[in-house]
Amino acid sequence: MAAKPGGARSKRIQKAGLQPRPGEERRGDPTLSRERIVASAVELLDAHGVNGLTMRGLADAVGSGVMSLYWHVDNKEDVFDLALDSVLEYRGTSEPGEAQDWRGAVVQGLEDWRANMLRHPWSISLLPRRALGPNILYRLERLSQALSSAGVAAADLNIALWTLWNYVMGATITRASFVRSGGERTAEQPATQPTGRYPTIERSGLLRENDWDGTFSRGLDLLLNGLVPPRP
Amino acid sequence: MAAKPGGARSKRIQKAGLQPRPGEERRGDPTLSRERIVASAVELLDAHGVNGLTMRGLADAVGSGVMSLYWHVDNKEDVFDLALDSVLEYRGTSEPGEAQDWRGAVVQGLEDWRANMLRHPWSISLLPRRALGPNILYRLERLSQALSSAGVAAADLNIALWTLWNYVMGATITRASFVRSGGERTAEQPATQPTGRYPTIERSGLLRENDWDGTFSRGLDLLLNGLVPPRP
DNA sequence: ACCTGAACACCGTTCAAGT
DNA sequence: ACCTGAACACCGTTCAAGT
Repeated sequence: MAAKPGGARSKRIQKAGLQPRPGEERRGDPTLSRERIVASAVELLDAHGVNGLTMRGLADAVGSGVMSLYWHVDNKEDVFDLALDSVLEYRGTSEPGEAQDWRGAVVQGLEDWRANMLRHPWSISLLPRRALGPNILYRLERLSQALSSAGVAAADLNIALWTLWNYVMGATITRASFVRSGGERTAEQPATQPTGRYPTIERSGLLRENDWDGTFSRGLDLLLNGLVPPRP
Repeated sequence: MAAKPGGARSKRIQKAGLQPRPGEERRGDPTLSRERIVASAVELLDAHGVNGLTMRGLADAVGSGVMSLYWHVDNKEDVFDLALDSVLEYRGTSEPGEAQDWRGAVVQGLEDWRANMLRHPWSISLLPRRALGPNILYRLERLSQALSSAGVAAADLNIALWTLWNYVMGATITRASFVRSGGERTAEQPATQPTGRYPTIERSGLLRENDWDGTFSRGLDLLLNGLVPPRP
């Protein structure tokens, strides 16, 4: 809302010449900028999780006073939004739109998306509370083009898109929750050992799942079969 | 870990006789208990969201000192865990396991699950960070039995289960994010009006979606077709 | 067994002021 | 245009103590 730089890139970034005194600033560009704040926020989130990010800690990491941050950023929520979207940037090379092998394109796009989030587990717990940023929208756009080229009718496109999207979201969240509750100080995963209260899922070993990547891609296969019935 | 009541029900709950002085305690049972704390936490979360729950506010709501809470719960994380699981309790009547109409059983179970979460939107943003509680496991157990009765082979059961589960998780999260970012003070949903940067999804009206219930059940239909191919 | 107030070590953000 | 320190109104939790 206020008159702040926002998308406008700072013009006076210069990489060399100013040696930051050690312990004062970490490294890199000494000029405070939105980009630098976001990059530091991602580092802190990677290292300490959602609850480990504080404005004071962030200020320390970029080597400024706390309140300097507020010139570049609206508030802490804003930092979360920016960090989330920055992590979801699509870094692939191929152009979307080529018609051959739509299925490969869809699978590749969704697996990259999932891998990106798993690399930054905090992003998963942030996503449900934040709006869709530009990088997410771009990924949806690519997915949409691949499905179109697969012959999905315009009337069915949104259903197919949301269904795939939902699947990836859910799979990523589930995966991350399991990893987390195993590793960190969270409450133990209950009923990993038999208790008799959930006979069917105990028999099937649902909670002893360990091939998450395989489960993801096999489920995705079945899902795609439902969306675009194979005609052999 | 410490020697605290936990699952043990307090024996001296009595409903009548003690009129709480108005403004001192809200209403209901004046004895502090784990159940009462959780119930108040759910009310506060419903009213003020995840960030609106504080231990001091919770103590006020149950009419006790802050530190009294810590006899019954370990810490704030514990309160979150308990509130989440309490909201996901399955309150349906029918027994699982009857063989006829597995598809109806699956759909009904998943829609109830989704509706429960949407009734308490904070539960969705909590879920990715918490372990699976007993009520979630019970829902998985029911789903698992329905799929077995549908003829899903034991070897494919986990894939089918996780796929459906992921779909519901993702659909619920997506739905809640959209509702949220429309209503509250969150950043506006970007690109709801055409910008030209995402031509395909703008043409399809992906972000102008408003029939979420319909999208959910139609997508679920397609998904079930993929999991259990119809044999007419 | 259950509850308490005081105190500690933090938070995010407003404000008035500096350059 | 950009940065700052001091101050405000909060947090969750430890501790030693009460009944």
